[in-house]
Amino acid sequence: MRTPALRVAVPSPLRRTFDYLAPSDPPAPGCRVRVPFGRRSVVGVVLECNIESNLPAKQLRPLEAVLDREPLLGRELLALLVWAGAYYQHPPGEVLATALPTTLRQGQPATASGVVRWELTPAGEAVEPNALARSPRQAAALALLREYPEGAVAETLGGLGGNWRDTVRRLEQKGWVGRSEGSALPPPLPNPGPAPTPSPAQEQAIAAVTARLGGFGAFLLDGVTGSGKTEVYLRIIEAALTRGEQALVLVPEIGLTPQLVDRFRRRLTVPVAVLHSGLNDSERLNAWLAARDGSAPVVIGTRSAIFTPLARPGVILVDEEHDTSFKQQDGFRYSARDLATVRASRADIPIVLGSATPSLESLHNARSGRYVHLRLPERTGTAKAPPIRLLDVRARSLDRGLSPRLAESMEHHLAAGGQVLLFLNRRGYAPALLCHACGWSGLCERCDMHMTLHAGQRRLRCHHCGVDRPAPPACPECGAAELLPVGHGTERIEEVLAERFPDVERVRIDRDSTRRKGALAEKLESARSGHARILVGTQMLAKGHHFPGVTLVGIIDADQGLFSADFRAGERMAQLVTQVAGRAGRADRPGEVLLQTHHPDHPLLQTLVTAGYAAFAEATLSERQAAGWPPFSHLALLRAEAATAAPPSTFLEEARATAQSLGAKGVYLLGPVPAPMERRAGRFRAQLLLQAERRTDLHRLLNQLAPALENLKSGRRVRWSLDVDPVDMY
DNA sequence: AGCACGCCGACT
DNA sequence: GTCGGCGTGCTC
Repeated sequence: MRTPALRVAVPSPLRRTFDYLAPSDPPAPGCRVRVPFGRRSVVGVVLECNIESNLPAKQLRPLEAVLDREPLLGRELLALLVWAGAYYQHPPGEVLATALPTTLRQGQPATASGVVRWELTPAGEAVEPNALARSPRQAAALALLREYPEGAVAETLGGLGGNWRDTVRRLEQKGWVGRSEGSALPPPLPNPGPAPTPSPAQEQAIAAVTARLGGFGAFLLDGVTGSGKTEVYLRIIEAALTRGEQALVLVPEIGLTPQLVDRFRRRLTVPVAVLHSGLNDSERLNAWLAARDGSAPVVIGTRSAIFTPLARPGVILVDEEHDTSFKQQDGFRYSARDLATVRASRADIPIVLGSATPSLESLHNARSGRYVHLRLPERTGTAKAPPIRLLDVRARSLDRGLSPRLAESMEHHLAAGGQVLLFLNRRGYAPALLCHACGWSGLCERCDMHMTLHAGQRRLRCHHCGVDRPAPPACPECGAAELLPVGHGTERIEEVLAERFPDVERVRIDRDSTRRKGALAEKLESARSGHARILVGTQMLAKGHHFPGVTLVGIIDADQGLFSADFRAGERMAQLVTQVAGRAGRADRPGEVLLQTHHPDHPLLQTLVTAGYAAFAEATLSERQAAGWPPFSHLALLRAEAATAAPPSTFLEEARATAQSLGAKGVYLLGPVPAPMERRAGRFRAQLLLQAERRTDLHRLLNQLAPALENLKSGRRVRWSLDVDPVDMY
């Protein structure tokens, strides 16, 4: 008779699980346990119980404590996490840790806490309105509480102003108000009225998905900006809610704005749990628990929300599915979008991937029949998407990046009362500072890159490592006084606008100008209200927000996307250009989009502007197929970095040899080569690319290679990581 | 990752 | 003479 054991995922970077002696009443999979680990005590999650360990019984140690009576994570979610750890070759303990809110990771009890609600007691409800005629503040508090039968939180009562806590305390002493502590979902907002009537295309999309509720189905909702994707989401969610099921909505980091959440709260009239990076530990725990126990019928969150437990999963929606923020770029490098389809399939529920500019991966899946392709071809109302016109700026005299044609066009639109949006995906004043006399060029001492000049604060900053120092008044090498800013950023564009349009109100929206808390909201409001007539910005401006008064969009420079080492650069450029272009025009005012370029004949650019994103995607997919890039092959990237150049390449050479000795059938090993930016933040980086036509070949190798790499002694001299399905190649 | 053990340089 | 540098090994 063997000793019964438990298999536990322990927080450690080791790619394996650990077995412990099972107590007589063993905890179920998904429960947390406190276990001895080496000389420490840690919180782990039970993956399996009633197993027979391969280890001799005397090597098994007993648990220190069982922390949950009921599993924190259900079987389905637990299985998904284990699967994800294996797929992305990441240690199971760390995978489980990313799925849990911090307090639970630390072993705290899984109970909502920290949020107090005040509500009327039956005695309080019975109070005559004029009983408090001589205490207006108490009367006001009582009246407010009457409007919140499910209890008001501090934030709500704060609207009373002053010493509202004293006022409420007096009411408590009279026995008219009681308090409770618990989950803190804000109540739904008042519904503003009837919902818009869906267009026939919207109707079709809604019907296609809702018909599949209760079973798996993958849908690509491909709809241009303004075609009403959100309305389709809302109707699908309503249908799931009617069935008593929950909806999980994933949005890109930048897309989770208060306006979006407001819109959901107003339309759905049920509590909406929101999960994003701005929450504190107890807020996050509360939202997580509300999703788990089903008291939040709708859960909306960024990347990591894909791991939220759901009591009654009904449908998953991924908005702006092409957005790269769904892929985690360090540690556990998972794709929330891809895991969403896996989760939906395992939970037997539909998934909807929505975008105006779908990723080539998703378009490929739609083409091959794995996804149902739903199209919303037109804008709602009568607004037509404006065409993009190329402005050939070769041999033109540009005034700090601005061509005379674009400036002229701006004048027209401003004179006609329109707003102008200028897009440039580069912040700062100039991406380099050059000494005309000796050639000094402000290289970052820790990266193989130029430092960006920020003229406003007179500083040089490296956008890759964050180094920040005063801009030298003269050349530090030769002392020449004349230093030349090279290239243009948003700051510089703003400068030329100040000269050319001195009387026109401007707003700049990029990471620098919105660092202060509340600054982004302020600037967006100024843009939306029409107070600012010229909007200058980076992709912050391109994503999500709509500015109805914009009639001209000027794209200052998108040429970098045409000639990059990264095979995905073209796709990114097209998505960004299309998204920005979508900001222009509305029903009563036709918009105009001008794109400055030095390569007006570039075939992909031509396809994009003459035939649109769909045609661009088709052409790019053909190129990918010819070159054997994803989605026609599958990649894994082994990265290594160290303080000197040699150890990474030594490690990767050994890794390559190890892979070859394992057979590597069907897998090409490309490299090792230095990373496109070899030195970053003072560290030398190199990489080995693994490419396979068939996923199974790639994973057969990875499953053997990853554990083997842990035993390579050269691996101790570097920091290495394995990125399955990488989206960024540098 | 932690944490401990172990064997060689500059210090109160 | 020790404090401490980080190489190496281990975690059920």
